[in-house]
Amino acid sequence: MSELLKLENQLCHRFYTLSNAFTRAYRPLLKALDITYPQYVTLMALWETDNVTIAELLDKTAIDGGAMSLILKKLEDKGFLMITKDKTDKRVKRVQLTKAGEEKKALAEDVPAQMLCKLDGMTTEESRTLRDLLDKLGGCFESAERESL
Amino acid sequence: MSELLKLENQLCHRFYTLSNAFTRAYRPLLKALDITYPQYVTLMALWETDNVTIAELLDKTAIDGGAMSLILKKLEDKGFLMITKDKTDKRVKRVQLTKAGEEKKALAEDVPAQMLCKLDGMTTEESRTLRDLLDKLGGCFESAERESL
DNA sequence: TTAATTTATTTTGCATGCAAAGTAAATTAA
DNA sequence: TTAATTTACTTTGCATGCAAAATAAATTAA
Repeated sequence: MSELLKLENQLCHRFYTLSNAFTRAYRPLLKALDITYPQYVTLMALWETDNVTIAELLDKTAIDGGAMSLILKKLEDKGFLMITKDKTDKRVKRVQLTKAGEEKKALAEDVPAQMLCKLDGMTTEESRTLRDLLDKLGGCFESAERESL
Repeated sequence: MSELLKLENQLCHRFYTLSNAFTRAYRPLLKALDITYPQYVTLMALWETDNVTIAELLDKTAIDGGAMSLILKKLEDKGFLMITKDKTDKRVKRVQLTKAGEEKKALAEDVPAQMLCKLDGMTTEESRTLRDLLDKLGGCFESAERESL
């Protein structure tokens, strides 16, 4: 049996599993806010910097463009944000939080802490090391994706 | 601005981003084999241990049950495996690779290496540390999920 | 043994992720 | 200035991920 094809040796499978685990773990917390995980990511981006271009939002969140269209539509329907056309460049659309969208932030404040407590057992040191390695790995992908153009 | 809600501080978002990056990176390699990433995971599991129960496959791959039904159907349509009912317990179904499914393994042999070379820049030591931390994190989720029952 | 419950798997409905095609508007080239 | 091209987004088609409902068969309880 070639070691390289064993499932337990795949880094990718760990990411697949853990990413899904995160989404599942967030689900009940976010359901209370009436949002999904990608919608939460979108709102986090807006809570940091409001009134941005869709392109800027795509950049910051790394969400798929096609998916973002629907996500924004849903968040708009729920009354959390407004989408307006830029006046100088009519191709561009701008996204702004509504009052309700801004207030949602207060309700989301304790989500991160609730998540962290689920990850008890990881020391601060380990989390930091993990974060650094993840960022390094992300860097590898960025260069790899650039090269394959 | 509460630091905890900043996108760049979210471990979850790194996993979201990296998991998607892995899937995207595998896509062109797997397209040549006419399979998707979850289908690849399923086949890897079968290449290790053939003739298993669907429940066992779910356990090993961590793929969603509902999704697995479709995945197996597609792999069966492509002629890579066969699904048969267990004779003693009629609820159970067993999955077995066909000749074509077994031969597919030879074609997949160099996929892992091609992926690894995209991740150049990560030292062996770093990969190992990362793997260990990922496994520890996975352990946290397992206990957290157990507790919320 | 018949009813209640548990188990193994599929189906359903909704929300993405992704590549590729389609649109409309702005920019560049000829 | 008109045509070709590039941009910023949306739409489409396909493949999951997930919770919840539905099935069918096995097991346990009464």
